[in-house]
Amino acid sequence: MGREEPRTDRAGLLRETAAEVFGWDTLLPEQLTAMEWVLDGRDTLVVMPTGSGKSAVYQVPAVLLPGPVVVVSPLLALQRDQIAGLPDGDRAPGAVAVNSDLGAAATEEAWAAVGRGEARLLYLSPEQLAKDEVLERLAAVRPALFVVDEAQCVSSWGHDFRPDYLRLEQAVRRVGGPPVLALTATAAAPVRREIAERLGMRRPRLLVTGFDRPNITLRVHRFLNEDERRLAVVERAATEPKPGIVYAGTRKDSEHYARELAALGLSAEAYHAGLRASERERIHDAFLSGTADVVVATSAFGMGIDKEDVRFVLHASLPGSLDAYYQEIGRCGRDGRPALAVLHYRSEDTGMRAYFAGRAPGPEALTDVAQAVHEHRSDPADLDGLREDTGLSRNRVTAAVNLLEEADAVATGDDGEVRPASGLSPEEAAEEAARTARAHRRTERSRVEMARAYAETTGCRRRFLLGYFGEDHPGRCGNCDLCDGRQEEDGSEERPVHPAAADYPVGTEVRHEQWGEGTVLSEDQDRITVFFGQAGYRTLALEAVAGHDDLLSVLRRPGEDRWAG
DNA sequence: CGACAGAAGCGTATGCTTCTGTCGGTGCGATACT
Repeated sequence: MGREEPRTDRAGLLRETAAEVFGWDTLLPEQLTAMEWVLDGRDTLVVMPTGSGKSAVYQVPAVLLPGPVVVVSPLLALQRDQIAGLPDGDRAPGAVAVNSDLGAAATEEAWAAVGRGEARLLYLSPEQLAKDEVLERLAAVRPALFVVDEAQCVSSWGHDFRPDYLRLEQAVRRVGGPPVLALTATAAAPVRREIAERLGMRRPRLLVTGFDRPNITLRVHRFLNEDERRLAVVERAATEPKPGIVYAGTRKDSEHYARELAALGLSAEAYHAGLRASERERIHDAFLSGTADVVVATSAFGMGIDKEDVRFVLHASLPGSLDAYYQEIGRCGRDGRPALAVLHYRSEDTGMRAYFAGRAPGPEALTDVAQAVHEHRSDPADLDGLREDTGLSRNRVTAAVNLLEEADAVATGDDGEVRPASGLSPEEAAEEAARTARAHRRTERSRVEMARAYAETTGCRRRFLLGYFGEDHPGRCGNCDLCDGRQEEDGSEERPVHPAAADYPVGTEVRHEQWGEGTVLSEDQDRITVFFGQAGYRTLALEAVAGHDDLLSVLRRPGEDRWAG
């Protein structure tokens, strides 16, 4: 460690910065590796559980990088929490969030702080990055890193709910193309791939830590009758150790269950997006402080809940995907002590989920937007212009343009203006985009089917769930309802393992006669689940495909491509 | 797709069935009001 030696020991520098600026005496090897990639300017996707220090992966480099760090975060409350959690001190990276809460003067001051280098972290929603003014200001300060936190939102919200998530690639390009760092706690292989593609990541490096949470007991109860399900959920929530979370499928149900539990003398609260902001904040705080025993919530509750001692997460209906399910049950047992995740399920639940999965812009909206783009071909309009022309909402226009772009029918320039990109007529362009939308809908619905398949598996639940996330779990876990009482391999009621199972290990790339290329995601006794880019998740019986190369052929064994596994 | 509410039909008072329509989850930002 001679004084004249150039500073090449980046690990040492990162450790020292983490300790001196943030007070973190140790960095996990994964954190360090990801930070080094970031300093090298490599696009990086990090999949690490909540509470394992994902934010550190950009916060520490923010002190060392030559320009400001943009952090895209989905909730303003999360942005506030992040900023409040940063250290003080001379070398600490200042941080600001620019959003609709700020007045004009405060906005100017925030940008000035970024320009002066005082604020090295700039938190923005994806909607902010859809504004020309914001992109121009950002380009001028030359960001050194573009971070997308909670990156699963790209895949789960970008297609309909918050379509600006699918326009981040353009934002990256328009602010000078800095390296991209995407962070998420939960993403199966197809979701990882979609995140990387949609963000335009260039030869990204991938860092995935283990998914298994062995202290969480997994159970599923199937009901034929709605009343019996309600009784079971209430009884379970009432008797299990607290605190806990119950996820309901609708706002109305969340209030129903909260009332029932309150009637039993529990401190239970309903939580959903229909409540006033102050009420939501009160319940959130009550849960974190331990005043509330049980929160009965819709999917609105959870992001940013960092509570160690949650003892159970119950689901009172089928979740929309296993990605969502794993994220939700991952909120219990973070202290490592025993915790419980029970899914209460009826086959009718898939109906509402399938309904939610099919809400992309329809053919009329696509035609209107394609028509408007066509009419403006000599004087192209931006998204606002198209909104005025079509009378559609901003989100609908954005979602329609996203689909038209994906179908290569239109393209957005660096000035934000949308132009025709092919010789297709507006009607043909709309038809192409509608085809793309149908493919998304198929994929979404197949994700619902995967949730149902989890509920109906006869093998080990954990093995199924981990397989979905690309992690092999040899043998039985001994901590799920299907392992109870048969840990000694008696295998009494499960389907027998098909001898060909070993020919299709998780991660195998295959081609199906009808559905095209796909990746084996999991193996469940006598069947395998494959994710097909065109057709979504499909479960295939080994009896039907094994040895039939014309139907299903193996393209590549796992191990060569970590994105697959 | 399915749950649920309310109306209609039945045929003369009440309550049952059938039909029809509506609703169902996630948040940002901008705007209109107190």
